[in-house]
Amino acid sequence: MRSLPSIIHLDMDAFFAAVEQAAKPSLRGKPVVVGGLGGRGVVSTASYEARRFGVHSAMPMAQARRLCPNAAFLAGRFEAYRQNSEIVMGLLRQLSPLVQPLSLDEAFVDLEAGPYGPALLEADHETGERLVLALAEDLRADIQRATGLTGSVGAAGSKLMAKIASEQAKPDGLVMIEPGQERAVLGPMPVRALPGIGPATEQVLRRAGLSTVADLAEAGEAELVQLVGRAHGAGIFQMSIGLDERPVIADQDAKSVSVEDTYEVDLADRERVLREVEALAGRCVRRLRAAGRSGRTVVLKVRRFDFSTLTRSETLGGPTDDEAVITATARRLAEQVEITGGVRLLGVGVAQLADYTQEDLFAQALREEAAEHAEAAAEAEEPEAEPEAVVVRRWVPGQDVRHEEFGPGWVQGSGVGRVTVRFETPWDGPGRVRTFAVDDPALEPSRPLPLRRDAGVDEGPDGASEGNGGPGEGA
DNA sequence: TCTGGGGTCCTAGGACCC
DNA sequence: TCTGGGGTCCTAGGACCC
Repeated sequence: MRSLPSIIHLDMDAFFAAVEQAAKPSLRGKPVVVGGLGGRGVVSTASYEARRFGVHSAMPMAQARRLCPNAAFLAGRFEAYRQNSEIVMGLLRQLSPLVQPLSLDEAFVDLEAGPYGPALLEADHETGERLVLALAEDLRADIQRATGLTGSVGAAGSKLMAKIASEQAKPDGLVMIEPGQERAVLGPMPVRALPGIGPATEQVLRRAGLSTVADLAEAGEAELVQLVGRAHGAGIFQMSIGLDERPVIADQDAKSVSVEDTYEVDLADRERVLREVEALAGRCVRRLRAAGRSGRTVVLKVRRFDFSTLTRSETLGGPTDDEAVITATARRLAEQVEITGGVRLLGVGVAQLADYTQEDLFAQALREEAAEHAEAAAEAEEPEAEPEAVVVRRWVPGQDVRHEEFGPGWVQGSGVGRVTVRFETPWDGPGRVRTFAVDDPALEPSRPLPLRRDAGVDEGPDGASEGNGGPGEGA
């Protein structure tokens, strides 16, 4: 524990929905819901306007539509979220090299390890705390300037308390919890306020008569271990008395990579299941290789019609990133699972990751063989498309598009052969709506625009860099 | 129109080894 | 020989987080 509140936790406010509102001026001040738009989708993030109607994360989309029918329902645009996340994380790294991202929109920073560390360590109590508050406010202002988005910051002497503080600061605020005040702040809170206590643990604790954090502290470690197990019980007890010595850790390598899909309609047929598993394995391998990693354990995940979920795994002799090996393993696992009644979700993952190392000759040979197989399989699976076959493009609400004549815009909706587009950019006022045929050749998918006109997002060749404030670009 | 997708960590039993 | 004990790996499942 530190006597100085030099650990900060940043949590962006309703991040995905806020990016959408920043990118789409017509949605500012309105309820926006981002998530899966299919029949089995759930809410990823709801804007504060939508939350007033009771919409929240993880809620089935169908329920959100009933609660707030007038909201804008948008599919996620992860490229845009990633771009803005990188801008924010970059600002955090100016404060310290010790930045621990927890997700695209959340991170811990250890200020003592950064350029202000020496000043903080030398300062007296009050000066130190004033410096932390000033740094945090500057950070929030910098984030606003760079992205137009707001974030909330908690500052405290530990990760636990910094996270509790940022929660209290939401939205668009800053809260510092002074070292020494931990137990006073935590005591009256419901046990659910502690990270790591979810619905199941809450129930167990409630049945034992423990509902506040102070109750946990009073119960003592032995009773908590009895109730919820060794590691969890010990951890919960430490937190309940405000103790948390976990360091901020930067640059953690991923420990697994996985890909999964929930199907609109349950899969009933084995051959179809096997084909989907192979496709998922292919996507998983692509991600694995893009990350420059290889793995030893292949995991298959199956969620059945009744939501019961099972995993089957196989550990190989050594790490691999070979598509044929991973696909064959996933397939073998899938052949052994009972699918009677139907399957709603399939997933393929790779764990026990290692950094990619030089292949040995055996793997090399296998890979060459695999390449042949993959080629053959591709030919067998996808017979020549009909020469005149029309590829019907799918337009998804929220999607970035560009029209030859009207410029950049986004898909508001589509149906019965039409697609409705609103033409606006992050830098102007609300734009106009126009409707096109879904196969209008003048309309094409495009990439996210930066939220700030002058903030160049140095991405690929097209789309994103349009209007990036080159010389001579007027207001 | 009930329940996403990508992760992390922990537990528990059996195999296997010393 | 009616039965050890600890460590590690593998597998499966579950809780939790964003």
